[in-house]
Amino acid sequence: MTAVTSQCCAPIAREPLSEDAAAELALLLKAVADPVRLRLLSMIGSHAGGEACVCDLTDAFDLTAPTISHHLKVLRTAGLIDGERRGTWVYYRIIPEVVNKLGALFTPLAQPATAATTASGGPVDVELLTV
Amino acid sequence: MTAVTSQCCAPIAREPLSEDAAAELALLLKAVADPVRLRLLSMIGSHAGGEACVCDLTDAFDLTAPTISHHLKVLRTAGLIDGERRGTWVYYRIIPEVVNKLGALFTPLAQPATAATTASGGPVDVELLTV
DNA sequence: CTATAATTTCGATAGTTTTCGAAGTAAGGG
DNA sequence: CCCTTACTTCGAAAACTATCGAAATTATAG
Repeated sequence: MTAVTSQCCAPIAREPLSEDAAAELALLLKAVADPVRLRLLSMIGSHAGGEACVCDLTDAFDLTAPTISHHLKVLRTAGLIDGERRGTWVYYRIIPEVVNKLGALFTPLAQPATAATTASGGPVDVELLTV
Repeated sequence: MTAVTSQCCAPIAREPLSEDAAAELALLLKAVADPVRLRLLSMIGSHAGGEACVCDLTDAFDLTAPTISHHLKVLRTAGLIDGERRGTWVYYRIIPEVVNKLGALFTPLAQPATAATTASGGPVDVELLTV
């Protein structure tokens, strides 16, 4: 095979994803594939200080507190956010490494140098994307 | 406020996503948030020539042809892939612009120069991510 | 034109997800 | 110590999704 290690493709389009890797990534993607959770993630990430109180989040939606709490739990279980109680309020913050992992999947590799390194590593693997 | 336009954040963590933008992006993410569709997308993208015949895809799964066809339709409806019939077979190819759009959402902005440009553009909008 | 092969559509069923209201837990104030 | 506020867990109803088998559609070959 000719070593045409072009930089055209996102990781997902470089090698067929293994069944296990696909299952693991699908869990992460399912967590963000919801309008409410996307907005929650965005509101938390863009909030001053990098963290937001649940009370702020709940007010921004026409949904009940239990529903917001459920969505936050989904994001938390997926490893995308982390919550901490300080006194009366619970504050959530984004875990950027995991968010980056998502982006890396679909973003074209920019440097052929990096491409050459990863090209020798075999099939696209989830650990490869772990920061 | 000091103009600390740092390059720390992915677009999703820069400004709260609007309700409309979140709904539109969730549709796209829902399409890829499935192990079978992730693998289909990956197989199509990494196939020689940039396109794959449905017959190749069907053989790689323990699923029936109608089920594969259903998943391909979901990806097609989301705008992630495009299919073309040539003779007996239908060939699918990735639409890279839309895949990039997904990646851009979660990938940290690298250049502060670009960050300064987008920072003046107002709230994070879907068109901003359209290539 | 008929036969064959590939793909899509249709209808049904099982499983999952979203959402709510009610009840439970935790922290702080009178 | 009880009461209020903030958040989470529980249990259930409604809506959606994945999957299958059977039937319909489309293109090529003879």
